[in-house]
Amino acid sequence: MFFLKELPTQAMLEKYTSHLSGSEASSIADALMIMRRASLLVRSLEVYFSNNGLSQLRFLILVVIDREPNRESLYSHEIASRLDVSKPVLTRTLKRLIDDGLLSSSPNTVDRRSKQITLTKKGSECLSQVLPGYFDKINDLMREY
Amino acid sequence: MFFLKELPTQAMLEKYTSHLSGSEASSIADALMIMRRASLLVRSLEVYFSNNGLSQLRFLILVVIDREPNRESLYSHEIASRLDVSKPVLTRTLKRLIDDGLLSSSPNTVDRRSKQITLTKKGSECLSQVLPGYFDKINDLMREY
DNA sequence: TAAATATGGTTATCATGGTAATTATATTTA
DNA sequence: TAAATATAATTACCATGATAACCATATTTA
Repeated sequence: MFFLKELPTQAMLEKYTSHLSGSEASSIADALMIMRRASLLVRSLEVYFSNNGLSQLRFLILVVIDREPNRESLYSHEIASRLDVSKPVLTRTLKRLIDDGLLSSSPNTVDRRSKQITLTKKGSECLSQVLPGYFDKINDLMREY
Repeated sequence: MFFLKELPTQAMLEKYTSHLSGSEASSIADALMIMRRASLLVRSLEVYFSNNGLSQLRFLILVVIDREPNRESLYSHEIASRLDVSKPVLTRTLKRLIDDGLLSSSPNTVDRRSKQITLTKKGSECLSQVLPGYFDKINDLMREY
C-alpha cells in the first residue's frame, strides 16, 4: 500500500530530487502516481470482496483455477506458480476456502506430496456472482480517478 | 497487493468480459496492469525499506513531517490527515518510531488531547540517508518494467 | 452552564502478508 | 541402491493492515 494522500507537487519533489535528471524526476513522479492509484483501486476492491466473502487473494485463487483451459483442477504448487504469494499464505488461504466450501481437495495418487484443488459448485457460483460487480467496480474507479 | 503473475491475455479476458463494451474491457486491462505494476514496485520498495530499518509507512511519516513548509513538527491528527491510514496503525507506528528515536513527542499545551510529533536528528539523518537509494530504486524499477 | 456532540488518540481483537525451519515424499547421483 | 539433494506443503512466529469500542478533552447547543 502507498498511503500518501496528496502526491508531492513538482516543486515539492525538487526539494528531494534536484540532483536528478529531468527524466529520472518524471519517472519518479510516474511511479508515485501509479502506486497511489493502485492503492486506491486495491483498497476499494478489497472492500467489495470483503462484502462478498472474498479477498483479492481468495478471488484470484478461484480465477486461476477457473480460467485454466482443459483443466478442472490445479495442484497447489501450480496455483503458487501463477500467483506471487508466499507458500504459507497460500496454504492457509486454500484451507479456508476449503473450509468455506468454495474449493475441495483430493490427494494426488501419482505424487503423494501434492494436493489436487478443485473449484466446487459453490466456488464456481461464487465466482460467477462476484465477477460482474468486480468489473463494474473497476470501471467506476477508473472513471473516477 | 495484486498477486497475479501473468495478466490475462485479451483473449482470456473475453471469457469474463465478453458482455462489456470495448472501452470497458480496455479500462479493466489497464486497471489490472496498474495494480500489478504497483504491487511489484511496492514490494521491492518494502524490501529496500526493511533493509534500512523502515517501511513504506514509517518512511512516509518521516517525509510528511520533513516536507512541511515553515513547520518543525506536526500533530498526530495532521499526519493522519496527510496519510491514508487508520488511526490505530498510525498510533502504533508513531510509538515505534519514537521508541527507535526517529521521532519525539511532546504535549500540546493548547489542546491537551493531541501530541506534537517532531523529527529528531536521528530521524532526519535516517531520511537523508535513505532517500537517494529510494529514488535510485524507483528509477531502476521503472526502467525494468 | 449543563448536556450533548465532536474530536484526538488508544486499546483490544482480528485478517492477512512475510520468513525460517520442518516434515514427507521424489529424484538425482555417487 | 544408499546417500544426497530437490520439491510440495506445513508449522511456528512475527509485522502490519483494519474495525469497533473506549477514554479524555473540546466544542456546541438547549
